[in-house]
Parts: sequence; structure tokens; C-alpha cells
Amino acid sequence: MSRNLNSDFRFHLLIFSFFPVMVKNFQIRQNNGRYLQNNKILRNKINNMNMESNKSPVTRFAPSPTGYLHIGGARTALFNWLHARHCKGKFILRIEDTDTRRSTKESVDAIFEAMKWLEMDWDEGPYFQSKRINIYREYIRKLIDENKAYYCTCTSEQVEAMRKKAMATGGKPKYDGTCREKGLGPSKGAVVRFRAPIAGTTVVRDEIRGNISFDNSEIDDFIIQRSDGMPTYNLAVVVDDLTMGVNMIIRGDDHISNTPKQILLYEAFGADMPEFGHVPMVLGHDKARLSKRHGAMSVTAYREMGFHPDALLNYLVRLGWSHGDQEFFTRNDLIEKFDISHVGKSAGVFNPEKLLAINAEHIRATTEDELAVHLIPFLEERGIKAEAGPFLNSVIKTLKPRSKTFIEMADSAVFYFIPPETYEEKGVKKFFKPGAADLIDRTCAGIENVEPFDKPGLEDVFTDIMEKSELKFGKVAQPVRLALSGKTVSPGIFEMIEALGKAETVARLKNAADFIRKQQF
RNA sequence: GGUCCCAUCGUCUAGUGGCCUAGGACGUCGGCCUCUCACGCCGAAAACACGGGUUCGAGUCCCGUUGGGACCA
Repeated sequence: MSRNLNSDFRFHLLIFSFFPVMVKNFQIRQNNGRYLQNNKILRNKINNMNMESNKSPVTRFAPSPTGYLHIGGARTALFNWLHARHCKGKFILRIEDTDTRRSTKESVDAIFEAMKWLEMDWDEGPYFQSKRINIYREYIRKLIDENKAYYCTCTSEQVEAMRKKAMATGGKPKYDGTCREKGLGPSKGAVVRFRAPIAGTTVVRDEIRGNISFDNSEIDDFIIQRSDGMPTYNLAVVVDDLTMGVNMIIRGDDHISNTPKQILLYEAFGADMPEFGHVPMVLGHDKARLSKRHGAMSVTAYREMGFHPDALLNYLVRLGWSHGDQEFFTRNDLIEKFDISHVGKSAGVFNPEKLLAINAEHIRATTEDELAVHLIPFLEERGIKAEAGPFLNSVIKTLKPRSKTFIEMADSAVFYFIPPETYEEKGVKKFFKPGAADLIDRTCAGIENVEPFDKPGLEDVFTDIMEKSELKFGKVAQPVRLALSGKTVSPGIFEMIEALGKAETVARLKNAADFIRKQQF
């Protein structure tokens, strides 16, 4: 997979700032001397200064390839991507495939495909954890050598027993440190545990939530290398992020409780601490965490349902982030305006109806040329080989305000390409009455003589017929609508006739008149 | 069970101590426009979870309660 999916969106440049690094010595005190740690404005200001003055952010999206890229994952990716693009930093893609039993190549491909469709391009990677095992070993080795980690031969049964015992006596269910001071060497079936501090607190500095502190007594000597020699999740992410220079970790808030362990590892490695931003989860309609049973969850399913990728992005970003009252954002708007300090803290319910509304809005705001690109595959599914060009554009123009998805648009477009062979039954009853044939004939004759073939000219034809027949517009228009589209619902008469063109309009009207005459007797 | 997180209309949200009689959007309901359906426009119902503090003043800050969620097993 090539590095950049779409160079259009890579107009960002690296900016080297020349601001002196005064932030570190920036004393913030209230008059009474208390630190203003909870003052959001100042905090953001300082963060912005940090961002501008010493480092451009490096973010990453690190999915596990155990299934399709789902909505929640896409949103996490989006926040990371936007943060990097907004700050002119770097966005890395990493595939966390150390769980070899559950990881599949199909899933990896599905992730790439979804990212590509959403046009979230990455600057580095994709990296695969499965190819980095030696790096993890090296880092684990380092910890052991420095006595910051140790081998442990306790079996999982023994550990389970410890937990039960601790719970029974009201203690914390954690590893009791049996092997902590044994100085064991490597052996078959041994795991490696991190020597966690016994006292003190570990504070997670979170860009979204402020400081979150954990009592170190809650953290046990967690495993960093399994008995099969594979690194655990916490070890692998930390090693990856620090070796890849990731300095801004944006991920779901389900990772908060793992974070203190990771911070301890950063400290043990003597590495620079990244910044964290834990974004709230996406919930289903029942307010439970989003899962398969909530319906279509994979990103590509939304492509198949006829959504515009920008609309999905727009919807997803608004689920948790805001920019005042603005609801509609183009891709460039998002890059320009995204600001992590306006990401909210509370989980949001995924609402398909609102997504639909946003999609309709994006369709209305998109040019015909671009809509054509999206629409063509859906027309093909309906057996229509449409080519981009003036005809398709004029078809799309009539359908734009009345389509919420490309599926709807394609369905409504079919009649433009395939003349009606039958007419909607209830319409026939209502509009194809005796006399309608003559009316259609007259309309047809009028249309044949329209020059130039445009809306004012067509209006004149209808006005003329209305006057001579003393019929209201609707009485003339409805039979014509049915004749041209085969349906009782369609775009406006004039726009439809213009899109169809004179010859096709005339042919369809003649067919309809024949049909009416035949069915009368 | 323990730890942690969260809390404004049904849903997404605005809200950075006074601009709040709480604003916008989706959805719902009513109306206008009108050649059908849409689009568009106008209007309505609809929320600060509860209880204490701090403050001249609290949706906003603090504490507690309740409710929801996540993680660890």
C-alpha cells in the first residue's frame, strides 16, 4: 500500500516555529497563589503554545485487524487524522496484529479500503506489530537487565487463586509478587512481569479530561511478555509509540484504565511522555457500547448504503466535537477548524437519522461532476452503463434536492435511462383517463415546436394548453409526469423534460398516448 | 466486587461565573411555497438528574447522592 492515498489533502507543510520556549517557565498563579490547574482557557492556551513552539504532533491510528473497520474505529482514526492535519503534524497507521489467531489479511485489507474510501491518508506506515517482535524483545530485555522487570513462573491457576484469596479478604485482586524478588532466569512457561511501584500515584495528563490520577497500589506487577514469548498489549503499544515518535495519543476512553501502566513503562524506559486525549465512546440506541447487534457498523457498509464519505466524516466528528453551532462541515472546514480542546467528554448515541440528514446536505452541496463519480457504480448495479457527462449531470441536478443517499438517487434516476414500459397503476387510474391521450398529443406537438428548448419555452407550451383546455397546471402536468417517468413522483416537469431532451420526451409522450388508447377498449 | 470516567430537549450539541426567560441541529407536530415528491421558509412542543455548599450571582466551581458507561478479572 502506498504511503499517500490522496495527495490533494496533503497540502500541509511542516512549520518550524521560532518562538522561544518560554512555556516551561511560565508561572501561572492566581492572586492567592493557588495554581490555576483547572482553568480550561489557560490550559488550552499553554497547550497551544506548546504545540506551536516546540513540537508538531505525531498521531497514530492503531486498529486490530480482527474484523472490518467499524464506525467507532473510524471516528478514532478521524480525530487523530484531523489533529495531525490541523496542526500540520504527522499521522501514522499501525496494524496491531499480534493476536495471530484473530488477525486476518482480509481485515487488514478491509481497513485499508475503508481508510481509502474515507480519504484519510497516512504519512507513515502501515507498520505491522507482527514484524516488530524483535524490537519488543529488545525493550523487554532492557527492563530485565535494569531490574525493572522479572521472570515469573507462577501458573495462571496460582494467580487466579491469589486473586480469589485477596478478594475474599477484601483486598485488591492482583498479583501478589511471589516471584518479584526471586531473581529467576528465563525458563519454559515463564512470563515477564513489570516491577510496578508499590506506593505513590500515577497521573494521566489528558487533553480532554484534565488530570486523572491512579493510586499505584491499584497497579500490580502486570505481565509484559507472555509465556509464549509474545509481548502484551501494554508493552507493545508503548514501545511502538515511543519508537515511532508518537507524541499525541488520541484513542477511546476505554483505554483510560490501561494508561497508568503505560505511563509507568514510559518512565521505566526513560522516554518522553506523550500527551493523551481520551475521546468518549460511541453508543448504540440503547446506550450500550456500539456493537454488531446495533446494525450496520462497518464503514464500508455505509459506502454500500450510498453515503458520501465526507458526510460520514462530518457526522462522526460532530459526535463528540463541536465548533459552536456549526453542523455542516466540508473536509477542508474540518481540517481548518478541528481543535481537540472542543472534544466533549460524554459518550454519544449513534443516530442513523441524523447521519442521513447530513448526507442529504452533503449531496446538495456537492457538484454534479463529483456526485457522478459516486453515483455511477450504483447505476451499474441497476444495469445502467452511465458515463460522466452533460446528460448524467443534468439528471443528477434534478435529483440532488430529493435524494438522501446515492441509492435513492440511483433508484430515482433509472427512468431517465430506461423508458417506462409500464406505468404506475394508481397513476394510470387517476391520470390516464380517456381524453388524456389527446392532451398528451397536444403537449407533444407543442414540445416538438419549442425553440429554444428551455424552461421559458416549455412553460409557454403548457400555459397555452392550460388556456385552451381550461385545465389547471396540475391536470396537465400529472399525465405528462406519468408518461415520462412511469411514476407519479418525479422531479419537476420542466427540469425533467429538459434533462430528457426533446426527442426522448416526444417519443415517451407518443408511447404513453398509444398506451392510453390501447387500454381504453 | 474494585478502580476510573461521564451527566443540558427523545438524539447530537452550544455553554470557558453575569451576555441564559438556556441557543442551534436531527427527529416529531402545525403552517407557507407548490405540477407530484422533495428542497426551501415560518412556527410549536421538548432539557440544565437530585441534594448540599462556595459566590452579590451557579447550567458553569466544590462535595455528596443517584443513574449510565469503561476497564480489571
